[in-house]
Amino acid sequence: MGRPPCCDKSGVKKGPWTPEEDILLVSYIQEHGPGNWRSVPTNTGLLRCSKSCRLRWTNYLRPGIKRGNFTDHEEKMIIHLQALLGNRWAAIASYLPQRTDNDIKNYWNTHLKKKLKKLQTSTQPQSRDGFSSSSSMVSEPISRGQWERRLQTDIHTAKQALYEALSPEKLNSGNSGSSLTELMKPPASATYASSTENISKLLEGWMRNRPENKGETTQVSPGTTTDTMSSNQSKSEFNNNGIELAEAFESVFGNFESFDSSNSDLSMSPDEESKPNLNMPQLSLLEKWLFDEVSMTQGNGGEVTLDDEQINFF
DNA sequence: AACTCAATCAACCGCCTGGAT
DNA sequence: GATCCAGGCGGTTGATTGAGT
Repeated sequence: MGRPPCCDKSGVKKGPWTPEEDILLVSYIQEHGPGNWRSVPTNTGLLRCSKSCRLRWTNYLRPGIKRGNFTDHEEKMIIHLQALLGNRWAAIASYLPQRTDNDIKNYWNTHLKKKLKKLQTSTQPQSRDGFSSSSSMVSEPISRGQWERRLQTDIHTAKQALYEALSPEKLNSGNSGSSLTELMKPPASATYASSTENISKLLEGWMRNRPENKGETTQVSPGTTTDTMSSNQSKSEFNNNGIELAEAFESVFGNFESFDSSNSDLSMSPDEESKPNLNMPQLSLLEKWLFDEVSMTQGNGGEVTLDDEQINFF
């Protein structure tokens, strides 16, 4: 037989977490570390499903989480990665360690999808199948085999370009030191959320009125800024390290248009967007973008860099 | 001030995968 | 090898908040 069930559904509390519950959870994780979620409800006395505990921790209580507005840089990375990986939010989130997959997913669904759609409608009329009318996919249908080979080639080229662009040698040369590698590192002091002091601060946070804190770039929980976490850096250090992009989001897509109008196809049908975008023009576009990124990286002192592990991902 | 509608985001649901038995 | 479950993930929902009228 397998393992016993994780939790029976009866008597399991749902809905928003209370400060008391958070404190119980944080205290427990502080002591035992995350993991073995199954035992968390029983050991803490929380009337929550183990899944709910894990989710609460990973999406909310985990130290080093940056909340609030996404920077242009983050936006750009998300768009990059979404084009490359599709809706694999956890994978995308691994490149933005300060952000949770849930946050990124929400941001994509509420902001970026709209932006892309807006941009797409403003730049190019769509054919009925959702592809650009200028796309070779429409004008010159190719066989699946051909298409897959071209896809492989494109992916390989893009990966190669990205690897070259982000290889440590290049990163070190002319890098001002505020590389994404550093940016991506969890805060050095990001041990588990809370000392007793931090827990009390956490509680204090909830006492404040939420609206006052709304809109601040760093917010850990309603009315609780990351100041309450052990990683004060998340507010100051990360924001400072995150190199402000010279170009705004729009200008990024301005680059798209400048590449080749036939490649500025950012269209996504509802079906397409849920999986990696395998439409050829999109990948060529990405490839060009990646190449473009190289020059940007070299030009502005390391805009997008990845560490070895991240590079190996490709 | 009251109401409506849209935007946001925390949390839930259900599926999938890999590991334990 | 088969079965079962925990953990992880992506999609979706619903409560809350803010903007507009």
